[in-house]
Amino acid sequence: MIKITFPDGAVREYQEGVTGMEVAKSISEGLARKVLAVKINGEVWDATRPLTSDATINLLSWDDADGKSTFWHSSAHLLAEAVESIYPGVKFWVGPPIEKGFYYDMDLGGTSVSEDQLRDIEKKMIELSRQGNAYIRKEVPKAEAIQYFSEKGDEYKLDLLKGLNDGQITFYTQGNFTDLCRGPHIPNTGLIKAIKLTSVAGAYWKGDEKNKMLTRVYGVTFPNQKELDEYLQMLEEAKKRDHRKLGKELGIFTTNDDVGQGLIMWMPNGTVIIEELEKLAKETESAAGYKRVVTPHIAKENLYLTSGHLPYYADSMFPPMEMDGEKYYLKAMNCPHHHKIFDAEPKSYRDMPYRIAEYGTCYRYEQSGELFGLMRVRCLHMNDAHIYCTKEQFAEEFKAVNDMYIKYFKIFGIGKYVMRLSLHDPEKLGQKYVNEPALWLETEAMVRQVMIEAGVPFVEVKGEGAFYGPKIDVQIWSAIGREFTLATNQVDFAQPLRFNLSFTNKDNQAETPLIIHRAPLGTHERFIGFLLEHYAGKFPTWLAPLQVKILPISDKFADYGKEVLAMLLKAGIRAEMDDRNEKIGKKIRDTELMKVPYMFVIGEKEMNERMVAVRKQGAGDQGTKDISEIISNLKLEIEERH
RNA sequence: GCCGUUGUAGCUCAGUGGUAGAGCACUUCCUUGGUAAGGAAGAGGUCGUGAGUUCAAUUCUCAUCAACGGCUCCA
Repeated sequence: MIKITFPDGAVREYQEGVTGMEVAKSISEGLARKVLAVKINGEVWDATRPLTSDATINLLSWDDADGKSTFWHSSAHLLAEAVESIYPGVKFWVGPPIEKGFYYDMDLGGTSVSEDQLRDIEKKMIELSRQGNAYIRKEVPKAEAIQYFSEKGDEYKLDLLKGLNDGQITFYTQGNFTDLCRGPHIPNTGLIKAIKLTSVAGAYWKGDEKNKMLTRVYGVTFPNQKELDEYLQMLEEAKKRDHRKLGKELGIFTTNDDVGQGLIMWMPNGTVIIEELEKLAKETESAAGYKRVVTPHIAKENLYLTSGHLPYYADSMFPPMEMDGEKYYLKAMNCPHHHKIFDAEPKSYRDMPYRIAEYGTCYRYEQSGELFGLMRVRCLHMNDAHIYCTKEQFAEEFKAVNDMYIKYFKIFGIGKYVMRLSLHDPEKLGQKYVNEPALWLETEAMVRQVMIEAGVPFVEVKGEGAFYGPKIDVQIWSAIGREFTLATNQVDFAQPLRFNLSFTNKDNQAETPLIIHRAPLGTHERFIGFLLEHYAGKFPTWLAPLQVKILPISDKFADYGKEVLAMLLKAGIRAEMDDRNEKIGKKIRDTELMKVPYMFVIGEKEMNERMVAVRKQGAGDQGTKDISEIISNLKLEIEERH
């Protein structure tokens, strides 16, 4: 007999060789039906695998993350089985579960898969799932495994086997499909009731662009149709919130083939948002002791040789323009220009910290396939600033920058973010990172220390640093689950040396400053892309391109409407009047769709009483209000950036 | 950059080897209407671009550009 300990601490005795599934059945049949896998001593196992010694057990169902990923991993095998039956001779690489679903990479030997064929594969998967075949685990000696896949001519699985030791190799078989797999799997294919193959894409073998490209099929499965329907519904909702769709609908930005890929043109509505953001940034930075500067969009080659951009990042810059025998580059970053401003006048310790800020326009040659709406573009406007400080001032300055981030996040209601301490990779010194091993370790330790002292939670990631120093990247998630780096706060020990920057210290000695690069609001492009999804296009009043729309019931009230409009404009409120020959319901509908925060409906009653009937976007009729009263309320709301 | 998909009116989309259609938006007229679509008429497209096949191409083929989904990349 063996002792099985349950999560609540209860201990029961079972025959040796009992399976997790049998344990579940001993509690209740209903429970057993839900079991997808079990966690034995903290490790996920097949529910059908015999237990041979005392253990703790956790029964994993669809409600557990490990249950879901086991379910999706098994679904990947079902996909492979279906694909193999339709495309004999297909070779498989790996098929892991992912955050929402799974994929399987395969070599179809030159044939491609269309959307229609995905539907065929889906049908086959459903057919196979109805057979309810068990996933059978088998431990296989390495020699036998090699023989099996050699006979199949499957170089991919043979490659996988190379990395595995004898004694740890297992095969899983369901129906006619056998795969090299560590497992675990759900008990049988019949549990996979609802199947959706979401997309087909190319993926480099082992993620290396020098390798062959395999076909990757993505899918997601559920234990019942209802959850699949809900998932598809959610995808539809996400589509509506996509910043590219909203950006077009709300007249925020546009692009044009004749202008070029990744080059965003901000339309009047988008420009209002930009101006509001810059106003916020200027106020905030001014209060924090920053000065504003303006620098050109281009510079000569030598500047970027000095900065190190050309040796390290030439591929990401637009190629040079030749003029009078000189090469000029579009700037990919503002820092070199800022360094020249720092260096334009001699600095003493009394000038430190020296903080200069600019909404700088940068151009980066992102590869064509990387471009993505507003999130990855080739011309960007960065909320940039550089702080030149002494080593003693560093901690305080760095922390002040982090505080500024948090202040901004509060204003925008950004609750979910992760600070990531990005470090260098010692193996890539001199290639991706400036070759100053000691300085790297020193500054990394400084940043770590500041973060710990500030009590800000963070994760550390190797190989994500900037080429000139470690940094804090802030990852945020848009409302539709898109994750990206918004803000960045970087330490730079390399460029002060390269630019030979210095200040005179108290001992009348030249001393090299440290530089903090920071961009709490990232770029206009990325940030507004984020905000569009974050607010679903319903901007708070202070950011809304149009704040109030005046809706006269009929043209009889247009003159009064003009009076109200003039009052709003005079108060600095962005307002328009809809004097089209339409019914009020139609005007309201159109204004709601444009997500204008306030509507002032005016008719006979309002005109006679010098009032407006206030309607709030998404919230309906708010009743009639005195004009001066509503204007002062609005001004307050805008000023406080609610 | 690589793999795949897509490209028809401002938007969303239908359609065809014999030079195109709907709804919404737009313009005009009727209607003067009280909180999410009043009615009618009209205008609008060399079917992404270039070449090829064909008597004839928006439709078939190739190339190219762009968008989209991924991969790789992301100071």
